[in-house]
Amino acid sequence: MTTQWISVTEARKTDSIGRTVQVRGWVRTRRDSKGGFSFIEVNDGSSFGNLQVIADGQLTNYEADVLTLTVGSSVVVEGEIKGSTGQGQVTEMAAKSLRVMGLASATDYPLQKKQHTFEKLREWAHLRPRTNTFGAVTRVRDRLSYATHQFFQGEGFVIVHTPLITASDCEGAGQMFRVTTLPLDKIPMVEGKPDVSKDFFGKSSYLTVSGQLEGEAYACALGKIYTFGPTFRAENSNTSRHLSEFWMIEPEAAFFELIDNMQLAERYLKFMISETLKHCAEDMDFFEKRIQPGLLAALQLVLDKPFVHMSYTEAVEILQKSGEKFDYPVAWGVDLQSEHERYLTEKHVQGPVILYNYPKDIKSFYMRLNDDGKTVAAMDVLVPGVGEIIGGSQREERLDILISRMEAVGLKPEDYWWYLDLRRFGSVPHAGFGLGLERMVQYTTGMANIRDVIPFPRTPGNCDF
RNA sequence: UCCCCUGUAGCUCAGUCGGCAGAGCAGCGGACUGUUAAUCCGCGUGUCGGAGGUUCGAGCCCUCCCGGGGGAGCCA
Repeated sequence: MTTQWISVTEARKTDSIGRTVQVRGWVRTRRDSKGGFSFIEVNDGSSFGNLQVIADGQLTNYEADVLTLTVGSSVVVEGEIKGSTGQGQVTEMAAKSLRVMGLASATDYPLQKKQHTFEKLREWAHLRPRTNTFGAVTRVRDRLSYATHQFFQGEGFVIVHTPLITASDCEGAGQMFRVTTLPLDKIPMVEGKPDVSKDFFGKSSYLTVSGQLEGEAYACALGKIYTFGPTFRAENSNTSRHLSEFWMIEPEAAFFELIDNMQLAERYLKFMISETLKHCAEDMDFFEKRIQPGLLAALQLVLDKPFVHMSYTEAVEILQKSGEKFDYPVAWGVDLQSEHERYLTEKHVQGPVILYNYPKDIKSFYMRLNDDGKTVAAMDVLVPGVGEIIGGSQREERLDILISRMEAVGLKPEDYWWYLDLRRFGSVPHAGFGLGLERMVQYTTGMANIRDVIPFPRTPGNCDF
């Protein structure tokens, strides 16, 4: 009879005491005891903590394998789970056998039994998931993703897979990556320009910067929908908050007005945080202790308090009366700078704040014009440390106003014929927003750089791995 | 794209006024009756990011290039 293979997580539970089981994973550290036996910490990624394996000197391969076992090596161990007499773990395994699957050369394996800088670990992006920090980040990211589906499914939203390739070159959210099969060394030309009619789709095509417009089409049929997928921005952004390829969640709901949108965003953020605190307690304790002290209390506060709602106009007044010295002056009609947003969320509110009703000239054409004729029904959710985590709006559902807004910003309505059709046939008020998953992971874990919350970050000049 | 900082051993860093390249950790060898980043003793480590220049002499000063980081803008 073969021994049952269980996870390290399970082996660490007191329920497992007395069971003889098998565990498979990677060696995090080995400590040789004076008594002629060794402690081996095995991690299999199922949890933050390791299983301490006691490898007795009586093992037939003790000298040959155990004493030469190196950090990073993969092992299969069998033995009985016992209560641990030492500090620091509840259970441990008394190994009856230990099999080495693959050694990691002690001199060549980059990861050492010490802290590495995150910058150095980015050079080893294929190995960094084996570290405490990246294991924890990955599990939290997983939980946030799962919680996203739980939340929207629970609220009756339907997932919609919007296209990643689009022919619309003006979705309005920045530079796009061109998608082409034209040969770069001999591009067919017509009248001095590339002949895009010879390209794969017979026209120019790009990677999407947002699934919103297509999402609106489905919301105006299914009612409540959400998308969850990768998004691409070819901006030359070099910051700790921007990626060229990132994951975005975009709910869109028919018959939702701005206030419904804001309440949805608040319920969603709170649900994700509470699920993560509940299911990733060990990982979150690590972030609290080693990455950002005070993190858990701050997140708990988010759950306990209703979000502060503040109109753009109110925000400008608060900033002007703050007495704070800003590098950029605050004036109504000008977009808020990072320093302004930081002041509002980190000092004035000390938690998430929803700003809404922005001047129409600094926002996108599709946002619904308010009755004052000066502002649009936009909303941004700002959080301490990260800044804008959600951007959304109620959409303009009135055909004539939408067309005049498009013309005002120089867009050709005929290019958006299908988007305008949604207003021609059975138009309804509707609203939605986009949440950057990586920014949510940053906010939840306290990780300072967005490149450290996605497995293989793509940024300008960096497409390794 | 702009501003600032930075690049020295496998890793983290020090290197004074321009004068023989040096610590900790990791690694390797040894010691040690249950360890928790184990501890103690011993040993070795180099294209000083690259190319020019100044100088009797450059890790250090100058120019250009490359990489990394932080901030700003754009936004999720």
